[in-house]
Amino acid sequence: MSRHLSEKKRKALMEAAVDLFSTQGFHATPTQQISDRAGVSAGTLFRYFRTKEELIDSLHTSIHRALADAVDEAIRPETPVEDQIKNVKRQVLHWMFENPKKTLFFEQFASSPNITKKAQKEGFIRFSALDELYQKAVSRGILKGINREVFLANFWYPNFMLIHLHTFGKLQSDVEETIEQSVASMWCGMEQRQ
Amino acid sequence: MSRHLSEKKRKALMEAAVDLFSTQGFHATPTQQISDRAGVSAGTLFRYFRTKEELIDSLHTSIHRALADAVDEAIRPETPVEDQIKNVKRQVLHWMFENPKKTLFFEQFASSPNITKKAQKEGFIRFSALDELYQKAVSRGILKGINREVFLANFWYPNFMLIHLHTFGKLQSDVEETIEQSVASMWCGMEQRQ
DNA sequence: GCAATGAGTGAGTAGTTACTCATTTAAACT
DNA sequence: AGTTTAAATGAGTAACTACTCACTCATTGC
Repeated sequence: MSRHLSEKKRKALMEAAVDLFSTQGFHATPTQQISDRAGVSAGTLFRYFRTKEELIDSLHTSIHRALADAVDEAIRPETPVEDQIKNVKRQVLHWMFENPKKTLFFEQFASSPNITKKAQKEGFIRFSALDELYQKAVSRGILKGINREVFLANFWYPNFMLIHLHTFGKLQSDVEETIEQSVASMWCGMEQRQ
Repeated sequence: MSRHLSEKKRKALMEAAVDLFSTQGFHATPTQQISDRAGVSAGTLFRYFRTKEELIDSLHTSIHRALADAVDEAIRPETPVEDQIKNVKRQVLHWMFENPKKTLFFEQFASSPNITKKAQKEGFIRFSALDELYQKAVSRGILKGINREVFLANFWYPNFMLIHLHTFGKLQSDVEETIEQSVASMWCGMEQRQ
C-alpha cells in the first residue's frame, strides 16, 4: 500500500506541468520549475512520477481521455450522422476553448516527434467513436469523396490554430461565433456539394 | 570581407539541421550532431551561425520565404478569386509534399512557444498575398460568413496533419488525390453553400 | 618560396539538467 | 507518549549542452 501519496499533490504537479509545458515547451521546462510551481520540493516530483517522461505520458493520456469523453458525450445515435459529426466537432471545440493549455500541450505533443514511445503509440488523434461515425457517414453516401485522412485533418487541425490565436488574443469574433463558423465550414467542406 | 565562408557548408549545415530537427525536435538535437552530419567540426557551426537560435531563425526565414514564393507564384490576377485561392492551396500542398521535412520543422515551430523572438515576430503564418486574396474574396461576397482566422485555420493547418501522415506512410490515397481532396473540401467549406 | 590571411578544428569550460539518497518531518497506530 | 511507517526534503551527482579559443592548415598574393 504505497498509496499514501496524495492525489491532491499529483493533480497540482500535473497542472503545473501543463501550464509550463504549454507556454515553454517540454524541453525548455525543468522539473525544478514544475515542482516549484506545484509547491513541493524537487525530489517530491519523482515520488509521483518515476521520470519526467512518465509525467508527460500521464498528462497526455489524461488529456486524451478527456477529449475522448467529450467526443463520446456528443454522440447521439438517434440523430442523423451529419448532425452527429457537426455536434462532435462543436463539443470538441468547446472543450478546447475551455482548456486551451491542455490543448496547446496536446498539439505540441502531436507535432513534436519522438517524445515518448508509449504515448506515440496511443495514436495522437485516434478516437474510435469518431472513426465509427466516419464509417457510418461513408456507408450512407455522405463524405464519399473524402478519405479518412483528409477528414481527420479537417476535423482536428484547424482547431489548434484557433486555440493558438485565442490564447494570444488574436481572435476577432467571440468564441461562440468562431466555433459555429468552424463547424459549419468543416461540414460543408466535407459534404462535397451533394 | 569576412564572407569567405563557403555557401556550400552553410547549406550543408542548414540541411542537416532541418533533417534532425524535423525528426527529433529542436531541443533534443545537440549542435554537435548537426555539425557531425554536415561533415564539419563542432566549432565550425558557430562560425556560420552565432548561436543555435540564430541557426533556427535562419532556417525559419528561409522556409517562410520559400512558402511565400510558392504562394506568390500561384496567384494569377486575371482568374476568378476562388480559383486563385484553390490554386494557392494546391501549390502550397505541392510544396509541402515535396519538402516534408521543412514542413514538419515549420509546424513544430508554429506550435512550440517561445523559441525565438525574431521569428515569432515574423508571424508564423502571415503571407500578405494570401491576405489580399482573402480580402478580395470577402469584398466580392464570397467567404462572407467566414472571418480571417477560421479561413486561415482551414487553409493552413490540415496540411500539417497530411504531411505528418504522409511522412509516416499512413496515407491511403496517393499524394495527388489527397491534394485534390484537400483543396476541394477546403474551398467548398469556405464557400458556405451559396 | 614566403608571408599573411582567415577558415577549420576539437579539447576544454561554464552552466544546466534529470534524478538520487541520506536525512527530516509528520502522521498513524498501540 | 513512544514507536513505526512512509512521505517530503533539498543538497549533491553524473551526464550533457551550447559555446569558446588557442591552435593548425589551406589558400592567396607577391
